[in-house]
Amino acid sequence: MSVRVRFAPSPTGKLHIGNARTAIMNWVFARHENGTFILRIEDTDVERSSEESERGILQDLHWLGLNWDEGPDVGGPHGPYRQSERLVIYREHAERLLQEGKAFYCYCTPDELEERKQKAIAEGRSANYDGRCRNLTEAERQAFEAEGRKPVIRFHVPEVDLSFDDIVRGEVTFPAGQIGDFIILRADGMPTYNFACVVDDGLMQITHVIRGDDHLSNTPKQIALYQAFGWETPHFAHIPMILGPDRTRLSKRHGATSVEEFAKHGYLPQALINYLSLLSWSSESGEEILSVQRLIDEFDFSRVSKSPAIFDVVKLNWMNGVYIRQMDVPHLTDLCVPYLKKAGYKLPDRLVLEKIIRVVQPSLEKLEDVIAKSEMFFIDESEPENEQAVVMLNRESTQKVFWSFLRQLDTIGQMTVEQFRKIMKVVSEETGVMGKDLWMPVRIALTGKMHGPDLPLVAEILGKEKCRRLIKRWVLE
RNA sequence: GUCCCCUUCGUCUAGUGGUUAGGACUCAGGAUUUUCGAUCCUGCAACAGGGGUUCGAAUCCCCUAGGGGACGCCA
Repeated sequence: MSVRVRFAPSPTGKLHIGNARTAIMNWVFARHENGTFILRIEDTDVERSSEESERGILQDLHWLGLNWDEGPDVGGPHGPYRQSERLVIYREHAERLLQEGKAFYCYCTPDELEERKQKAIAEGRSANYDGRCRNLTEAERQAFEAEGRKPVIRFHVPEVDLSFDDIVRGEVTFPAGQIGDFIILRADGMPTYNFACVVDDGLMQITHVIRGDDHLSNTPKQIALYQAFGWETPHFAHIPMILGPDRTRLSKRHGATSVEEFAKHGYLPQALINYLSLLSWSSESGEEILSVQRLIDEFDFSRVSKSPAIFDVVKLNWMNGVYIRQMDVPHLTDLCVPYLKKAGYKLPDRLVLEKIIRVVQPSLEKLEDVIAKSEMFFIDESEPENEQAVVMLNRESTQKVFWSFLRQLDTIGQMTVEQFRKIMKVVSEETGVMGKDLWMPVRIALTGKMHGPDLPLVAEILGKEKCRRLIKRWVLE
């Protein structure tokens, strides 16, 4: 049977890095197996779901380069792919369990439930649902209805051990009686996660459920449901979660956590996919820079680890830099333009622009870094970045160097890398100043910075007249 | 509290009874260079603890500790 997997986000916010990793694993596995990758929107939480979130998630998925074979926007033979459009299906399936005596109406209010739960915990008993409404008589039901109570439908969980063979965890067993009768249909008729998930996965003929291991303890509930329906259970693969540096679930307070934010800062989708893939998975080759195609070719569940991984933005930065350095200049230029425009820089013609990008390319970790790294080419004059730079400019030898430099400038035509080197050589001979004492003042005058790209390259881009102006500025009359 | 899961350098990981416990990021040092970066080289740094099993355990078993997750009319 051909592999069918799904990514089922709930549209209650941005696409989170952890969810993105789950999506990537599903997608990579599907492509590796020549299977089908399905996108399903789990919007049963009316309060928190929004169309805007759904659009954002689809956009982020596209940005990552993931494509799906079936989904809300592309359709497919098992639709609809939005849970809010499948309510009759859930209703029908809940009715069926009701008729077969595998589910029951429960009239307990949230307050009553909470109170009994607290009491149970205080007395050292299980915090699970206590089965209060499991065997209501018709009269009792009528009484509750008369009170105006709206019932939920609960699934009667059989008292048996539930175990399954998780692809990454191995055999996992939950002892009988550990799972309370859980709600499958809320009072407002909306299905709950565990129910909708099973109905959909069953009907959509999902063969492998690949998801974060925070769902591990949901799995026995879902298996009980599969068994109640008489459906074959899919294979489960619970992948470890991604944690923040403090070893807790990655959240906003750990900094950027949404794909959108990473995109905004100028991370490359290939780099993000590559990095995320390496969290809890490794290539047999031991290599770390892996193209999407290699990820697909080499993916194997046996190489997925069981322990959670901490998200390390420093390593992501390094990897993103590797991808930036590998990129050809025209392409990188295209990607940098929006950032430069946003910074308000007046862009020169394409040829010069590509020269600038080529020069700063090795120093970029993220695309947004281009703003700071290329500033010197876009502003009229850069102020010395610190006191030490000012001191350098005011040295006695510096004046000699600058005078000599300006004289030599008149002897050349256009400023080029070669001409600049030649000038510096002559200046050195003329003044006797060399090394750092020679180069640093010139660098500071031209760029304001004590560090930066190879100076001849900078000078060529700046051009003869701008070099003259910038040097002249520091010459004492 | 109950149940489930996890535990190798600071971080990501390799490792499936016999290895000087390997690699990557970070960091430090060196080479190169006018500087930073990039690049190359070198180095620092780990089997959570305790019991077993075994000639031999990072690898198998048990216990403890720590961490995570579930116990929602969230997903």
